[in-house]
Amino acid sequence: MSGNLISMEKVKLTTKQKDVLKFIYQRIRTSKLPPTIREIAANFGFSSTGTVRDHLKALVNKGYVKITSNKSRAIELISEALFSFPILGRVQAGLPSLAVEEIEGYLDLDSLVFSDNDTFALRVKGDSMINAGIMPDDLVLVRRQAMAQTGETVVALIEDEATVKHLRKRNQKYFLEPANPKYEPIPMTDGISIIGKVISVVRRFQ
Amino acid sequence: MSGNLISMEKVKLTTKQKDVLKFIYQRIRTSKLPPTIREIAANFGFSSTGTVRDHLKALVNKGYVKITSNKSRAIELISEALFSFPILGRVQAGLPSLAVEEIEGYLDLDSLVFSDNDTFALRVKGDSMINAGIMPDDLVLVRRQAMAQTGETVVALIEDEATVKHLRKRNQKYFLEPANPKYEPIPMTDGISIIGKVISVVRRFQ
DNA sequence: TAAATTACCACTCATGCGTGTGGATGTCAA
DNA sequence: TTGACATCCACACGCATGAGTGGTAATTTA
Repeated sequence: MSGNLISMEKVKLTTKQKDVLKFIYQRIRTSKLPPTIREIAANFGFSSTGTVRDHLKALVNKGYVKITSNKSRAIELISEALFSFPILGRVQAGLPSLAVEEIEGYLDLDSLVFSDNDTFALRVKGDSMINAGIMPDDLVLVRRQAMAQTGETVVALIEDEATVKHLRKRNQKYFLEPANPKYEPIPMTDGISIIGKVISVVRRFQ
Repeated sequence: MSGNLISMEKVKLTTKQKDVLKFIYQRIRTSKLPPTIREIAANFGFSSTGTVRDHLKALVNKGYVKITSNKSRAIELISEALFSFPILGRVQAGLPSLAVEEIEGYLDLDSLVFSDNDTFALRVKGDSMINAGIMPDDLVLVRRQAMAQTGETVVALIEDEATVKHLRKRNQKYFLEPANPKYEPIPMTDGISIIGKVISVVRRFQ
């Protein structure tokens, strides 16, 4: 994206320009589709597309929107992404709105979705990984793969039962290590296979 | 939006259809503008717009996208279909593919994403909630609200610092209770305010 | 006061773009 | 083997749409 909103001096908008910007903003928020020039005209009762273009030109010049030539609906707002959550590093008292300086990044849930098409969720049973913050009934997102590296959290098949464990190596031997002193590490034998690697843990309340 | 974590079975997509859906998805994510039929054709090297229409028709029939007639770029993703993973209750040996019988439901991330626009993620600092499975550097999704119920996991502001704690009531008094014996419960005083409720914990690896 | 900006209008043009028709080939379940 | 899909093609129609030209009038700015 082009702009730091922070360093850019804010150019004042007229009331009418603000109205147009607000309309575009709302259209993107609600229908997720920017309006065409004629749709803007219809909304404000303009009988000429030229009128809209004048307003858009002003919004572009003042740095509020970006427009790609010869593409329909190609009005882009200069603002943060729609489908992600701002990650707040610090939260200040009062906290009226999400001040830009506080945002340290964005949580992208959707990059998980298409990471690849062999991903599934597994509901965790038992407390064997409790010290790794993986609680009973948590959902772990698992990328299906037969190999894993030591230190990674994996899903292994032990007697037709799927379990989440850490993969460790000790004295040239591989172990499935629980994160709970109550349980013992399980040596990797022929009957045990790794079916995937845990890429995310998701817990939801209610 | 749905709200159920557990939903009905989805209709399977072919590899090609998945590719097309993925492209549409990525275009919306990156350029914030759904592609036109011809843009899709160009991306896949199709020389006919009819080919794209066939794929889109399949995606519509299978409930993955919604299309508005006679409007440019009017391809809408049906989020429930997108942001979900099958939840496997049992994993069988051999595990060739995701057999339907094994799937106990779907993990629905969409209700998080589209829940409302007053939700943010907060990176957890410290180990005060470690026994609740909330580890340092985890991301908690927070719905901004000033009230909470006892027993809920909340984000509170203590001296301009955001902390995640359990809200408890003991002897008619409210406490912010850590999930770690190393730390003491903090009595709710005037200087402390609740800014939100934790609705989800997300941890990602690598 | 002159020049620029704002806020509209009418009209035209070329291309963007969704849609329709018709056809080809192959796969797979009934 | 018939029919439903899936996956491509060519070609054409017609409205959608962005952009251009050339105005008028009020307001603001230099």
